[in-house]
Amino acid sequence: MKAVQERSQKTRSNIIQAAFDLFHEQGVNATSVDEILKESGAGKSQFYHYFKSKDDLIHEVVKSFSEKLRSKKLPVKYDIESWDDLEQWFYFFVNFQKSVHCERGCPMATIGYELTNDQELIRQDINLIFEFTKNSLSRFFHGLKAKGKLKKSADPDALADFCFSIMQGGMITAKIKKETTPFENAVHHAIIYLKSLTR
Amino acid sequence: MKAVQERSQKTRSNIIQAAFDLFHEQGVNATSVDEILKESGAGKSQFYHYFKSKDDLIHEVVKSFSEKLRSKKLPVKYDIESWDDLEQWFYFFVNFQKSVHCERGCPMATIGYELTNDQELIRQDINLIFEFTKNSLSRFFHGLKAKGKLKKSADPDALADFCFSIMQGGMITAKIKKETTPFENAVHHAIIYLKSLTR
Amino acid sequence: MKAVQERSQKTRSNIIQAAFDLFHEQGVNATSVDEILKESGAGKSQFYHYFKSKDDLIHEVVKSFSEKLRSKKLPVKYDIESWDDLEQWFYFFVNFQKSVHCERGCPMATIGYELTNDQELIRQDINLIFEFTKNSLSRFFHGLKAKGKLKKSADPDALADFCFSIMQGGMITAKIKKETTPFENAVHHAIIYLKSLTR
Amino acid sequence: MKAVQERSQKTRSNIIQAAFDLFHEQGVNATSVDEILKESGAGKSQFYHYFKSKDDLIHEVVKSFSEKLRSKKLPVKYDIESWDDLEQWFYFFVNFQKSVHCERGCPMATIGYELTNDQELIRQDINLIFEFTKNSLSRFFHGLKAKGKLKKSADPDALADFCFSIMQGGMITAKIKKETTPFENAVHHAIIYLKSLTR
DNA sequence: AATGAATGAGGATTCATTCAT
DNA sequence: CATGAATGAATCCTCATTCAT
Repeated sequence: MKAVQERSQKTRSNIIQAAFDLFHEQGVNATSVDEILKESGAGKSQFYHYFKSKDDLIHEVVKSFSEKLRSKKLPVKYDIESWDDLEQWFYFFVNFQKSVHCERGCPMATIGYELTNDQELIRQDINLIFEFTKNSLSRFFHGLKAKGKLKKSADPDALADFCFSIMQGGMITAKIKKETTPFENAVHHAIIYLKSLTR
Repeated sequence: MKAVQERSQKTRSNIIQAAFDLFHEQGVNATSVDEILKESGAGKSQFYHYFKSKDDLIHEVVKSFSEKLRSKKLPVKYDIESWDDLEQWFYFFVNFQKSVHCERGCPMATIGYELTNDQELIRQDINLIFEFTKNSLSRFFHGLKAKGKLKKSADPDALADFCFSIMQGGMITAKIKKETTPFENAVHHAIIYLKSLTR
Repeated sequence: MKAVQERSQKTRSNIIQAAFDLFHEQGVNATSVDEILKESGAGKSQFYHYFKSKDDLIHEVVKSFSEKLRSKKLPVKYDIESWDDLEQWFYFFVNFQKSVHCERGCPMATIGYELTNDQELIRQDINLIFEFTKNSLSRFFHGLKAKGKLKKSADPDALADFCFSIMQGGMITAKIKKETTPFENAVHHAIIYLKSLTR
Repeated sequence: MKAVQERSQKTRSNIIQAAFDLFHEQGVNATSVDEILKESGAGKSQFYHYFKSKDDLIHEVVKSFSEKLRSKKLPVKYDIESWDDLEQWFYFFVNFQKSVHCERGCPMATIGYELTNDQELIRQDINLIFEFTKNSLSRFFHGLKAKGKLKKSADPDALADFCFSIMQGGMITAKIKKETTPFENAVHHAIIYLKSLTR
């Protein structure tokens, strides 16, 4: 009983994992259900046993990513508590691009850029992930401000938006240019600026 | 004779225009050749008269966009000569998102995010456009530097990368969040920072 | 033990009931085993415990209908003993169509019209039901004749066939026309005729 | 040009013809698009070149049947002008059943019985055919009445409904019973009745 | 240059049925 | 007796592309 459930859950999560990777690699629409199934080793119709549709799978892929993020199972910095942590946060993305030879982008942006109007649910899923990520940045700036270490005029949330944009912009730029220098340049100046807001 | 050529060129450019719009709206893979043909009013095999393949069309779409950009037929700021121009450059993108209710992204990033490894040529096309855009920013900062209005430590090219990242990151963020506030926040701080580099 | 059997018999009859309703509503081929199972609340392989195949289920559905008919559990007139009873028999079908807004037909004809050559067994099941129904009509006319109330030339069985055809034809006509007037017209004249045969 | 059109029209009508036959034989849902294509000799995607969907094909099959009926290309009696004609009309259906060993039914009822609520268009198509058929009967009775050969109390339209029901009911009965006797019995009495209305 | 019919591989999805537990 | 995961063929449909005229 338990063994069955474990095995079956494995099939399901294998499909999600394979889908995530393929989506990240080549985009959602370029990835066929068959390809996902082949990659995950699952049989043809297992797919529709576990997922209502390909769109439902996308939804579950994003949800699973969200859960991993929230349960801190991803190698990103979540609890940004120092300037070093913030730099590490930025460089996690830079280094990711280096590690994949700039052949990918942000997995959520990859999915997000292919969204059409009838995929509102998935857009909201991704939105929550963006929000979660932004919040971990916000918290840092709010913390600084609470400690009086930030200029009064600086809005912590706006600074988080600023960081997030730099990161997202850096990711797509690296993917297109096949090099991380522009990304690093942007991050470099972002950090200089942010530090200039301290007092 | 000439009239025929003109008409045919019109067919060709109609296809390119329709393809550009549809790619921008719903992505490349979600757009079928048939859909483009229906939208452009062209007949089925007109397509393969003018284009070798769908990939060739994508290539031509990007090239045509590039040419429009270079011949200044797009409503973006090309010759950034003042801080006002730079702000206008940023706000062009913010306002674009507002005008489309945040339902799109950067057309080139939209295409770029769907690229697979066998579409190297198209990647380079987009790269050139990114480069061209970055250069119009670089020129401004180089100009400032030449006039001694920029801190010595500031690298004009890196500043251009910084601006470009903010823009690209803002575009995808707006698309996902369906609002431009985060984008505007990022731009706001970017400008504050850049101005702080003057002397 | 007994409770278990009762429960399981309930599962079985739930499946049959759900199948009957869905077949009646949307036809046999348009109804999937999964849909029946969902509707009846039974688990996936309960089905193959109780039925050899979908065809076997159809067979059992028809058999169960037959049993209900024979054990007089359906609201039709079985024992037609008077002209009033005969009219009631006809109007039962007219009123059924009214009650379902003419969205169905005779459940057996619905199944029967979808039969292919390899479903001979089911055809015979339905045949028996048609026969049974016809017989309850025949008996009435035979009775009349025995009592000398019917013209000598009138063949009771042929009159039953006549009634049955009117009913079946009225059912499909109502379903297609979404109104019962033609059915009622046919019934009206049928009754006039039949009564004209008395003496 | 013309040859192409002719060939292509042939492909299209081949598909419609094959579909009609298969639908008639085994029902709509039991007939796959692939089967139709195989039977008609058309290639896989020709189907979707000519028809929007399987439902669209059904629609066209019924429409084509309607056109054949209206242009009198079917061996049914259209212009019923005498009692002999009416008998011929009835016996056309009886004989059809004999010719196919009672293995089919009315092609339109076959399609009609499988209809679901989202196929309203097709239901209306069939309705028009039923109406057309009924009208050719109505005209006969109206004609009789005009000539004063029909009892005043007899409503020509209702008599047409009566005939139509007998025919439809006879068709399904023959299909289920695999013999035409009950159908013939019903027709026999119908004709006796109708003739009794003359004066 | 233009038309649109034809091709056939591949897309997502559903089906009846079986199997392991 | 019950559960639901697994199977794989088949379903409807779309795609990019080519061909005949």
